[in-house]
Amino acid sequence: MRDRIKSAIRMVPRGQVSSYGAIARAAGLPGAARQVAWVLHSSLGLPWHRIVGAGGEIKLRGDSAIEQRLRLGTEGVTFRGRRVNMRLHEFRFPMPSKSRPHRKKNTSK
DNA sequence: TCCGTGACGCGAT
DNA sequence: CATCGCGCCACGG
Repeated sequence: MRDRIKSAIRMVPRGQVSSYGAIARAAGLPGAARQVAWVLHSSLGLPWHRIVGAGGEIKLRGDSAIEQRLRLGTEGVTFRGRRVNMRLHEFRFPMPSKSRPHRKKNTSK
């Protein structure tokens, strides 16, 4: 299970972020946001700074929070006050099955 | 085995 | 926007 969470985390590209809950869902474990945090805390070699709370809020405390903010800034992530500008940096995991015809499809032009 | 804890999330107040 | 409460889930004591 940790592997599923880890790989989901590893999918988040540089310059983009995702949330604990989104990672959990992408890993097929909806509702396991706390476990995502736990994995992040107990595993090394993961792009941990790219994972923030819902709404782009940094959930770390003290120096760790500063470091995350710094690392993200290094990757070009912008903030809106205390949180990440999700509008611009939230990573969208590819849909498991079909893509969603938003409103107009006609891919076969 | 029960209980408290926590890098969570979300609706209600 | 700040808080609170409750649901969630794996760990450690």
